[in-house]
Amino acid sequence: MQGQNISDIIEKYLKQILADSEEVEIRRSEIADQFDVVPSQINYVIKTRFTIQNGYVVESKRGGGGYIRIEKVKLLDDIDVLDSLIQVIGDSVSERDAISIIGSLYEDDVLNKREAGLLASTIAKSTLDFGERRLEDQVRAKILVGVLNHLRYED
Amino acid sequence: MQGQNISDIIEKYLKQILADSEEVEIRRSEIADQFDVVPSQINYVIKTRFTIQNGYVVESKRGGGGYIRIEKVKLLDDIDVLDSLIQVIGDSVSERDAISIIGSLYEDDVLNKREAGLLASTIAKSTLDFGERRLEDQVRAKILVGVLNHLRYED
DNA sequence: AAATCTTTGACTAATACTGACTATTATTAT
DNA sequence: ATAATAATAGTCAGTATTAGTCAAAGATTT
Repeated sequence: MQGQNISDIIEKYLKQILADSEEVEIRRSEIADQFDVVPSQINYVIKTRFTIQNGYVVESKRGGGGYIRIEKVKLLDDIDVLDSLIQVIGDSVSERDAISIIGSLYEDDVLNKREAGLLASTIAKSTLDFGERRLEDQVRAKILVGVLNHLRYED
Repeated sequence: MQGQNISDIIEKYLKQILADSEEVEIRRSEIADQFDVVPSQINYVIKTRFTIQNGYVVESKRGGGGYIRIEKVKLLDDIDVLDSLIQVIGDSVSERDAISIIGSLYEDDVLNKREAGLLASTIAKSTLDFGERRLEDQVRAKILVGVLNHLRYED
């Protein structure tokens, strides 16, 4: 039974709340005060323990009335497929390959026809017309990876 | 759970009225008095929450009998609205504005929740993380315009 | 000893709020 | 008519209030 450092304790505290409710909303400085740590440690706890891989989505707002909200989401079953697709894409992908990836997601019923069409429009050559092929392919990779990461969970 | 700051509360108040009627017309000083804020904060609320990206058009008049009128519009139904939206996007758009636009399309029933979520993932800051803000905003603009054009000619 | 994880704080970024000053329109006085 | 005054809204820059980043220092594990 290790895990007595303050980050683990804060993690436990937040997860206890999340055991009862779908989400938890905090004011960063309040939690920091409560556990007597600097505010940025809250960011550390979130970054290391409330990742999307663990099934958490985090939103925040700065300024007056600011907050950090952690939401527990249901992870999908076929995460391995997404992971391997992300690996295949790497940091650069052609329009042709991207279209075929979207097509296979459609074949696998991960996306329906309209969703596939929408996503195709985001990665189309005509949409991403920087006059620079290398950049275009890199941008397309980022978009696809972003989508695949989103598909890890349901809303 | 959120909505702690007074701007959010004023926003909510105005949108509540707009839920029933096509438009709302206010006297700036009255609303400012009602919520105990300085008049210019009403401008702040409008400028940050009732933009064309959010699906609102605002008109006003100064002098005696002056007013501020907020009208809800549908982004895709009206060519002029769509044109001014694309003009506002230009070749660069922030994540916040892009999210607003996608949210407006959802409210207009152009997109369902899942589609909006997918598109949001394509333009998210976390997705388009070149370490260069200018490029990030430019890419986002291209993606959004690509999607808007796709939606315009979808059927 | 090296590698990894945790803690800290200085600096940055985003959002909200305020008030002095400006601009516009309507009304009243001359 | 024209000018002065009143009654509105707009702008902008400064301050306040939050959260985020990052690298260095410290602690723990391997």
